Amino acid sequence: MPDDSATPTEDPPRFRLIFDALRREITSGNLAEHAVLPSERGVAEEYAVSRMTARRALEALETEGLAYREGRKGRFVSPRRLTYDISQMVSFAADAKARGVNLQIEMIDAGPQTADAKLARELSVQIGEHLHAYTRLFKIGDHAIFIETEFVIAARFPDLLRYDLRQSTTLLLSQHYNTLAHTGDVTIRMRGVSAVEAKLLGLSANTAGIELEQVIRDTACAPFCIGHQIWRGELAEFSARTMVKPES
Amino acid sequence: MPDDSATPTEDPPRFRLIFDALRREITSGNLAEHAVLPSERGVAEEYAVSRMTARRALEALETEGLAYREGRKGRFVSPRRLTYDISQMVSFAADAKARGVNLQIEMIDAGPQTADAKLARELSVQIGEHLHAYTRLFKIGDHAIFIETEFVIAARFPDLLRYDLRQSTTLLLSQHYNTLAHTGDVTIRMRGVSAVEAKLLGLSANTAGIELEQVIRDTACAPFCIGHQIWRGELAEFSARTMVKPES
DNA sequence: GAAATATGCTGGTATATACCAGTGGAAAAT
DNA sequence: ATTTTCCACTGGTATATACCAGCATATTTC
Repeated sequence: MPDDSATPTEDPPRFRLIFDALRREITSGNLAEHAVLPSERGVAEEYAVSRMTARRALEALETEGLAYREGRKGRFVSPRRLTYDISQMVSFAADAKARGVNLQIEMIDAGPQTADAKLARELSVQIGEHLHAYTRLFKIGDHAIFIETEFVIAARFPDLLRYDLRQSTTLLLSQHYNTLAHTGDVTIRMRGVSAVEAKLLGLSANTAGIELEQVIRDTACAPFCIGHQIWRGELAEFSARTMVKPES
Repeated sequence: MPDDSATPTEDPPRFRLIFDALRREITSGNLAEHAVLPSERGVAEEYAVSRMTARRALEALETEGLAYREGRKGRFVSPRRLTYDISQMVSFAADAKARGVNLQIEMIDAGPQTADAKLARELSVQIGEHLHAYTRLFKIGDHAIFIETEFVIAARFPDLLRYDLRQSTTLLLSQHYNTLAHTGDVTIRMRGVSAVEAKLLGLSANTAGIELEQVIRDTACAPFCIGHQIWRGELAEFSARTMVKPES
């Protein structure tokens, strides 16, 4: 059988071709931020493929960070990334305000809590110590960015929960309790979002996001606040300026 | 129709139940690191679902970081995360060695390159300046962790490529060229891996990973090296110790 | 014993179909 | 004019099927 020129195997899979076409639409600017993308059925018909193949192409756009999906409303073009400078130790809220971004903070939950083993260790307090805990959702123009949960030592910040927490808490703690953030330990990792988080962020379950955990210390290097944020993966970008220890 | 108690809608989807079961197997320790997970067809048969549903459950494990997939060999239990302390400014290679980890570095590519607009800006050199570029794959016991590509100014480090680069370059530059890393700018974000990267990391295309970009400066704050790493998302964890600027 | 071959596993791509469940707007009833 | 109802649309879940391509291991052939 000397015939081996036939069926050139058309290497790139179909969903890949569709993905490329849609990506061009987005990166070229034909489709603006938050613009509606064609639906699964729409793509399937347009490119004459099955719905599953169309979905694969659209899902590829999501893992690429180019598109996001909102429940059963449809898919949309992702806005550009936000950068959070973690070495500045300025709260995201204060930074966003300074840059003129239309940041909204939504209270999800707030109340007393007692320290479990992990919290006690990180805050250098006894297990059972009273804490204030609050969860907030950060949005830019109705588009969810990340969820933040913070734990602060209650004894140090009496009546903290009486304040309106829809603002920079770094500022709040410095203005009303004379506590300044001085050093912090930050940890960043990628993980899947939980069902609750997905709901708040407007994501489907089993989506990957970026988690940022931080311990904030005062000028005496005593930890007074620990927090963790879970970001929509396609929006997160963290920058830091590091330096070798001067004493070494 | 007063009957609304029937068909309790069995809320959790089937793939979710299978996912939970498999997750328990992993987190309980029944399945060790790098242990083989049941195949798509195996799961489908065991739980009496279609192969697509079985796959959804297995894919959920992947986005959760609990499993990884290696080409057409099968799926395996992910090893535990590695933590890279970006504020230490110590190379990953040196850190791994200090911790007794069996790190292997594989040369992928090395050669001369000229600075394009972006590289020139970041390295504070003219466009067209000669650079050394090299790409290396970092593994732990045959398991790929991340790919790193670095660009250094050729004039400052003559004959750098003659050395064996399968070691800490931070060390190499300090020992042979008297150049010490002093400060650095780091940026971290999540993004989809390219086809080439996926191949090197042993991942499927359209997987999300974590990218780390850094500019390294010497004691005179002059940049001499820029690099970017792309990590397998489920393995990456970055920690940093930050501090408010002492002068403010 | 070494090299070539065959077989059976794995995931990868793709189609076709079905029904469910939120969402939002248009049409109908008030 | 307002409310309600309905329907068309979205993605979400699920099944069944088919063939392809890489991989490992037996089995055969040399």
